[in-house]
Amino acid sequence: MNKMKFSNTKQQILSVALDFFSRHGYSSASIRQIAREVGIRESAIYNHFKSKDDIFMAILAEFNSRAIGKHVLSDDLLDDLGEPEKFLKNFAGKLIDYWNKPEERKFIRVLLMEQFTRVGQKELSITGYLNELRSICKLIFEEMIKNNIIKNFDSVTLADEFTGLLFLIRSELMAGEKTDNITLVRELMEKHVGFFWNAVKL
Amino acid sequence: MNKMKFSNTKQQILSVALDFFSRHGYSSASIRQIAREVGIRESAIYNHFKSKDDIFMAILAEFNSRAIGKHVLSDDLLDDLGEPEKFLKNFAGKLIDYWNKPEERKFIRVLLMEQFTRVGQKELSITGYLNELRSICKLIFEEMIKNNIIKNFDSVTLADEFTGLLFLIRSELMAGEKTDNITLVRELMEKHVGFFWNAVKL
DNA sequence: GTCTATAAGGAGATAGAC
DNA sequence: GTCTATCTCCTTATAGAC
Repeated sequence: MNKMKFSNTKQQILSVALDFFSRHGYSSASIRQIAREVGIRESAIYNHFKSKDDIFMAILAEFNSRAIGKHVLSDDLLDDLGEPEKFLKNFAGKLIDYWNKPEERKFIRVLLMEQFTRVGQKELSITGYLNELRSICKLIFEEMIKNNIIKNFDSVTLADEFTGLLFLIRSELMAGEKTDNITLVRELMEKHVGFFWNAVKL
Repeated sequence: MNKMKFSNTKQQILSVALDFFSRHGYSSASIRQIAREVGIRESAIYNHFKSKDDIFMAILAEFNSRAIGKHVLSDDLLDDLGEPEKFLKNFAGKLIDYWNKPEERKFIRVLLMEQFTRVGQKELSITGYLNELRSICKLIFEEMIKNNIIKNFDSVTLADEFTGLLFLIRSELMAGEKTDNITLVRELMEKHVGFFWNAVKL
C-alpha cells in the first residue's frame, strides 16, 4: 500500500476505519469512535472525506489497486517448478502468509460482512477477490499439463479446486482473534495440497 | 420449522426480521422497519421479544434446532449406494437444494455477516454450520473405504474436501438476488463432484 | 486543518390507556 | 396484545470561529 499517497491524518483515518469496520461491521462503526481513536473531532474527518461512505470507498480502492500476484509469486518460489508438489506447498504457504497479514485479514472480514449489503459492487464479492489468484493458478496448471506433470483436467476446475478450499480454510478460521489459529490453518492447508496433488499427479 | 410453536405475530416478526437482517445486516435493520413491515407498532414487538437481540437469538435457536441430515439423506438417495458416483452427485444435489431454500439462504447470509461481530457464538460460525454435515460425510466415506469403493484417505480430510468447496460455491453465488444463479451453482457442483470422484475412486 | 456548537433525525426501549 | 406518547441516547453531517 502506498503510504505516501495521503497525509498522515488521512491515512490514519483509513487505518482506524478499516479496523472498526472489520470488527463491528460498517454500519455499527461510527465516525465518532473513529475520530476518537485517531485523536481528532468528528468534524475534522470531513476535511479528508466527504462522508462515511467515502471512507469505505477509499478503503475499497486502496485494496483493489494492490496486485496479489507480486506477493505470492516470488522468484525463489519459481525455482521449485521442477518439483511440483513442493512448489504447490510453497505457493499455498505464500498465500496463507499473505492472507494472514493483519490488514488483509481485516479486509477479508469486511468483504465477507458487507458483500450482501452492497450488492453489485464487484470489488466486494468473493469472486472479485479471488479473480486474479484464480487466473494465476489457471496459467500455472496449464503449464503443468503441457509439460506432462499433471493429468489433463480442465484448468478452470483445477484453479477453482485449488484456491477455493484454501480460501474457505482461511475464512472459516478468521473469526477467532487468537493468532495461533495460523498453526491450524497451515495444517489444513498442507492436507488440502496433499489431497490435491494426489488427485492430479501423473 | 415448527410453525405452530409461536403465535402468528411472533412468527411473522421472526420471519420479517430474518429477511431484514439478511439484506441489511443486524445493526442496520431497525425495530421500526420490522414493525412497519409486520403491520404493528414498535412497542407491540416488545410483547413478544424483550429486545432486538432477543429476536436475533430466537432466530439462531430456530435454525440451530433443525437437523440437516433429515433433509439431505432421503430414503431414495440411499438406494444408490451401489453406484457411488451417482450417489455423490445426488447427495450434493440434495445439499444444493437445501441451501437454496429462501429461508436457508437468508440464514447463511446472516451467518456470514454476523460471524465476526459476535465472536465466540459457536452457532454463528462456518464451523458450527458445517459441523453436522461434515460428520455425516465422514461416516459415508468411512463406509466407502471399508467396502473398497474409494481409496484409503483420512476420512476427515475427505469430508472437508467434499463439503468445503460445495459450501464455498454456494456462498460465493449468494450475493446476487437472481434465482437463476442456481444453474451456475449446480454446474460448478457437478464439476466439483466429478473432480472429487476422480481423486478418490479405486 | 482542527476546533466548538448545533442541527435534524433515527435508534432501542418503556409507561400507561384501552 | 396493540395502541399513543415519550424518553434518552447516538447517529451523520454542517456552519463558522481560529
